Amino acid sequence: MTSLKDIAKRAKLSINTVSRAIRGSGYVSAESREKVMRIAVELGYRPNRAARSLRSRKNFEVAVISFLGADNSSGDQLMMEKFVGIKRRLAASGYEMNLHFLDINSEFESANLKLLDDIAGQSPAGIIIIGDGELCKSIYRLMESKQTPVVLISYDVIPEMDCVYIDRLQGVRDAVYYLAEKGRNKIAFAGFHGICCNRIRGYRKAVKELGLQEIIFSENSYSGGGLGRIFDLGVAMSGDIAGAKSRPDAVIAYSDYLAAGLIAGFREYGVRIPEAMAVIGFDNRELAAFTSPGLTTIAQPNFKAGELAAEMLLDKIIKPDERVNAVGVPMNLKIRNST
Amino acid sequence: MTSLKDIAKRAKLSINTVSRAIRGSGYVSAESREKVMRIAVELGYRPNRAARSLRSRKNFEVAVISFLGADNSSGDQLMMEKFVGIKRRLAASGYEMNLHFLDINSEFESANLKLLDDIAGQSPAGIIIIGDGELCKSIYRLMESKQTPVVLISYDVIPEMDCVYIDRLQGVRDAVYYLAEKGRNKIAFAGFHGICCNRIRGYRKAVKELGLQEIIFSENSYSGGGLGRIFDLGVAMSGDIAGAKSRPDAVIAYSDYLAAGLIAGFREYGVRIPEAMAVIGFDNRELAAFTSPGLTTIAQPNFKAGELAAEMLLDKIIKPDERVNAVGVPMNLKIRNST
DNA sequence: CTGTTAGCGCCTTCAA
DNA sequence: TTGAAGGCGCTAACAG
Repeated sequence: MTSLKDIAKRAKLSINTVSRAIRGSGYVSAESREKVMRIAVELGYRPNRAARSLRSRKNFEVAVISFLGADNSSGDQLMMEKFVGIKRRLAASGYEMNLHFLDINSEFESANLKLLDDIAGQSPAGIIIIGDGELCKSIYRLMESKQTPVVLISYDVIPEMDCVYIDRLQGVRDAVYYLAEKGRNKIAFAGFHGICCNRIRGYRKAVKELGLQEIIFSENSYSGGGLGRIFDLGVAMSGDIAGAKSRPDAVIAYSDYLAAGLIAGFREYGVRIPEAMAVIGFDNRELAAFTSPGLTTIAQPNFKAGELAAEMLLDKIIKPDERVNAVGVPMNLKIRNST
Repeated sequence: MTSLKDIAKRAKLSINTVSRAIRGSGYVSAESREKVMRIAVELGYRPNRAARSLRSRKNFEVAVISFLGADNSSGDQLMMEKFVGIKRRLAASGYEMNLHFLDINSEFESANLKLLDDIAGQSPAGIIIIGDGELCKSIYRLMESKQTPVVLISYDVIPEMDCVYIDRLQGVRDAVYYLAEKGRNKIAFAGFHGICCNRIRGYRKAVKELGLQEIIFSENSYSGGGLGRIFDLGVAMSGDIAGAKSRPDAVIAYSDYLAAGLIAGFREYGVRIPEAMAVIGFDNRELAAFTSPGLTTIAQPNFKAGELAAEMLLDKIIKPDERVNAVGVPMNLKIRNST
């Protein structure tokens, strides 16, 4: 490992001058700088992160906190893309990404609390939390109280917190407009009470603006049971929709899983897709490419969201006393054959 | 941040004694040790990783190298579980996990080479590479030549390299036995030439052992086109299988995507599943839960593989001149309704 | 068993 | 514009 010392020796300069040249801070003559840089490249110099952190009392690590769902449902593909976005942006600024997985099943008090303590103990330069929900918010407050910059990746504006939010409201609204332009005029929304509020708000907003009828199919609650269960509920729901007095000609489902169930169900009932019924899903999960017909869906801009969150965090790290803000990332319609 | 110094002051001991007590190395009287530990907890002491690394010239970071496929196909769910396994095991030993994503599309020479250089420049304590393939092997050799311990997570034994391999041969073999026990006696394998060798070997081995007929349906090549393409090939292949002179009563597909295509195709041809045809997929991807009927599949033990790889790497870090070895992780049949 | 001494590589302060 | 000195928190040698 070549160090500043090695470069200094070769350049016949003091370690200090070399250090300044490399960091580009303070006065260094153009001549010295050029010489230092050349030798640094020759020797393949790499600043020693440990030494730099130790001395500057700063850490160049960003902790990312994510959650492992019941059947690993919560994360996977969507999360991975966020990681990649975060990683790429951080790497560009010389920061490391340190991933942490909280187990949403274990009681917050024990294992997770210990993990959070460990994370704080590393005193990272900043923290990105993937998710909203009470747990995320309380972690946010906890970390903020320790003077650590935090950013949330959420699904809606979170008051008083810095976040990058994936704009579900806008996503669903756009989908309604898209269907309307395609000539559909009885556009329904299918979901569950309580767990898809911003999506329903987007739907309501759009149908109101367009002067369309509001048709919502909604189970009173969804109480776990895994992904397959949501699919089954979709199959069941398709019966209600197909048999409705005034049958819709399009449905937007709150998730791809539900949409996949709807498609399977409609097939049983002989409702042709997309002719008699357009179906739109939500999230653009892998299975959306495998329904038949392929599922048009409102896709999450995960990579982008990750990048922006990292960007926002880096800003906060540099200027810690900036005011609170929220940045929305638009969702995009991924069009397949179900519409 | 409380440091050893703070503890030393309180305990009226030298910094060094405190250090030894905390690390549990060297001689410390039981009394001193107990006192130190108590105060450390009281003060919420956390060793400063930067200082430790700097002084001991060791890095407590493990780099994990993974690959982003064409349409992000390669990774996602399966990769995520490996990450979690690796992370958990490393964290238990006080190591950090540092994720890196290589873009399989960009030319190895440019972006990836730079990234590899960066990784090596961090001088991590060790490296885990997720994947086999020539690129992985050359990275392995590159890193090994820099004296950095490396472990591969692969799908087969790799000669001369340390790896944890997910035992596809055994997985397929088990699946054949399972089908045979269920009374099937014309068990086919569906895949592509060249890209599923160890799976075919497992199939061949099993049918030979059981004295069954070998029936392989195989496209000559698969030349990209994304996941949907594999699904379509499955649909097409189902025609060949359904129309075969001596029609099989079971098929093992080389991937869940292909199996999903087969199921969709068989439905069109009126081949009832599982009565007339049992179908088994490979990997237990998310979509396996959403075919109808649900797909029985040979599941990857990703979490386990991740844990073992981390374990093996930690061993190598501690004793760098151990001999080469390979550890297999068995695959398990996830049984659903397609068999 | 314990304390002293001497850095690891870098950055900050201050003097030249 | 440059250099010398000091120290971040910790560990490794060695001396008590």
